[in-house]
Amino acid sequence: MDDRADPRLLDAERLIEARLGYRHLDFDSMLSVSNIYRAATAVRRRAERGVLSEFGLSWGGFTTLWVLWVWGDMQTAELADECDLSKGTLTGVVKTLEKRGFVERRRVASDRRRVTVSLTPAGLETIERLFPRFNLYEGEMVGELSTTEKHELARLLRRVIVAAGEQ
Amino acid sequence: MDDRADPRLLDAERLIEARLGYRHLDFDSMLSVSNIYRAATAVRRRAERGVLSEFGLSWGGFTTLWVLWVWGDMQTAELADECDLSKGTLTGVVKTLEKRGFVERRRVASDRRRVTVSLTPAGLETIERLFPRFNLYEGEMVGELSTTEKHELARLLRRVIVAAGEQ
DNA sequence: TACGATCCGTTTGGTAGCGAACGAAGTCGG
DNA sequence: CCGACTTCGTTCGCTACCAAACGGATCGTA
Repeated sequence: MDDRADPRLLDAERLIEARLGYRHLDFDSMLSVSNIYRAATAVRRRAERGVLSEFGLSWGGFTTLWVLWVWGDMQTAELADECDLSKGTLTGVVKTLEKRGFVERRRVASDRRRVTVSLTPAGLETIERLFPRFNLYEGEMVGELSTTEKHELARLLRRVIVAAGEQ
Repeated sequence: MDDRADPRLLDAERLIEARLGYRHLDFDSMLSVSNIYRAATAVRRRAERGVLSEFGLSWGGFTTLWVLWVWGDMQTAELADECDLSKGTLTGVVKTLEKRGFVERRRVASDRRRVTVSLTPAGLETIERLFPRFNLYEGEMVGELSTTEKHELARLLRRVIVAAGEQ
């Protein structure tokens, strides 16, 4: 395994193996999972401290804006699903976005239980300006990888998502 | 690219590309990053709803217990670093663990600003019993992947962690 | 057309997470 | 010693996040 890029990370992992090695554990799976989580945290933190803070947005708020931008107006349940949030959490995130003037909610006339969320002009302008910059960050964070490796990474992760998703 | 396992995921990604494709965006990086985040959420959620809830532990609480188990007693700052949490957050997590009787904190005599956190017997017993089961979950979640693929996944993620970590 | 079951989004109560401000404890130059 | 600076962990204010409970709206069925 070639790992010139990050000797310290690997060293720590080797030490853990040495400490637990007498047990019957699945170290390969352990290291895959823990690195998924660490990578996600690093990526999120970097984005929030960088671009997102300039726009006064959390990761969740950004995701919501982004989904509305790509897919258009949406009802709460579908939006929560697409943003990968519980509907309770989404209520809060949308509330914050509303306060910032980025989205608005409207009761659906034909079914008054439902609520449609949509971007305001300010929200649209924001995500149009923000996303290209966010995308640059993304590029930096996986910039070490070749195109093939990016595809491979995404492919492997998709399989994890599916496997972890089914109970 | 071979993706029989998850046609729906890929379809959504293709649709996004179709909608934003006229822009100059780095889709490969975008899909890598968003899949990292989705995978981490899926993994965490699954673990919390499964094993961890049985033991009354959050992901952060589990991580803290695990680090103390592997590395032994630790002072707060180092523990926060190892758990990848801010020191403020760690104070809260440790407080919860203390309430559950899993850890205890002790002021350091030689430097009374510092605090050492250590596992109680109950905490030790818990993590010894919990971790093998947690590890089974990890195995299931990446069980679709071959050993080589797990190594490849971990390797690619390590490079992302490093790249995202440097500001 | 009435009523039980179901389906919505919101609220509630809890933990987690961050950055910044804080106070106590230690350090160091003079 | 002693004051200024630094280094700890904690606290504070805020957002995020979840599951479960809730209450209004709708639907199915007779």
